[in-house]
Amino acid sequence: MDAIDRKLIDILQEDASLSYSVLGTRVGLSVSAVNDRVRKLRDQGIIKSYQIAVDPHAIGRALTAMVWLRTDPAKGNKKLVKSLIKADEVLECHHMTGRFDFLLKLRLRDTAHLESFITDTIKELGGILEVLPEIALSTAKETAFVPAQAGQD
Amino acid sequence: MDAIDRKLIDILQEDASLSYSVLGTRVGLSVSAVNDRVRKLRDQGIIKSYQIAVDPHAIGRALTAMVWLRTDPAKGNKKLVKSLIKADEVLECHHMTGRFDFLLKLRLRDTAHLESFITDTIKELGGILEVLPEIALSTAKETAFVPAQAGQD
DNA sequence: CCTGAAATGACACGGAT
DNA sequence: ATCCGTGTCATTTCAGG
Repeated sequence: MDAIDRKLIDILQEDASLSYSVLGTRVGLSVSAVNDRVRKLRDQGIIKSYQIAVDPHAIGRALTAMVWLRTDPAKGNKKLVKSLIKADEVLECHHMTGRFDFLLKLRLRDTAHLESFITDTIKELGGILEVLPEIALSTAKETAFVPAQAGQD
Repeated sequence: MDAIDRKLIDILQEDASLSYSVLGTRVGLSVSAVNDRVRKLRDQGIIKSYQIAVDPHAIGRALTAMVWLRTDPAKGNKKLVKSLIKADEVLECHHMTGRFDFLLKLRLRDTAHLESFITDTIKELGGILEVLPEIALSTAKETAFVPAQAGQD
């Protein structure tokens, strides 16, 4: 991975619909060279997938919530996590440091959906000692973009 | 937006590199019809952009951290937020309910990077009364996929 | 929404630096 | 080893119906 690869990654993170000819002019390479590099980045797993970014509001998931979980230290968490990440409401599930054990990022229709998810799904799992949900009033930034070039400063 | 649009959205969220002919066979439409629908979804802003998903580890940002901020209620938050979201370390910035005011999701090189970001960037902003950083030990799920079809149940 | 044609892009190969 | 040009095929895109 050299500077050109990193530049390609950054460009594609912003707009993956650009053609190889456009990418080529931006990084100063031919279409074939860009093709070679992008294919290698895919093969190496550095580029994991191609996706679209969807407006959550348009598909009826306007509510973002974070839910903290504290689990029973006497029990293992593997089954719990396995069940949690099956739910499409759960976008992220992180095992965290701090007073709680897990942080869930949820995308939901509304507060009623949040309530039912907590009572019907989370609390049904067992082994959970504490649930602390918090709602996003607004989101100033939400991206997955991580500059590949900034790793070099 | 009908059921076919929702199906297209879900397919493209998983793999946006599929051709219109493949999409067509999956939803039972011709290439042109798929083209028409996808273009409309783009024009309407429902499909916001095309992106690649990058392995954070490969570009030197292996550490995920969540940072809670409590701000001075006497001051406005607009400038603070505006400065925060400029930083490429900040993937997300949510205005939250609960004891804290903001939740930041950060992607960093290592704990040294986290420390410098807190001391040199966050605390320099002013108007911040409390900073509580927490680190992700592991991440069991991290996606942006929100099923468009599930909005219908 | 479909068919069909034209333009564009992707991709593999061979050769050169 | 990477890059470039060419050729071929797939894909996109836009008519017209």
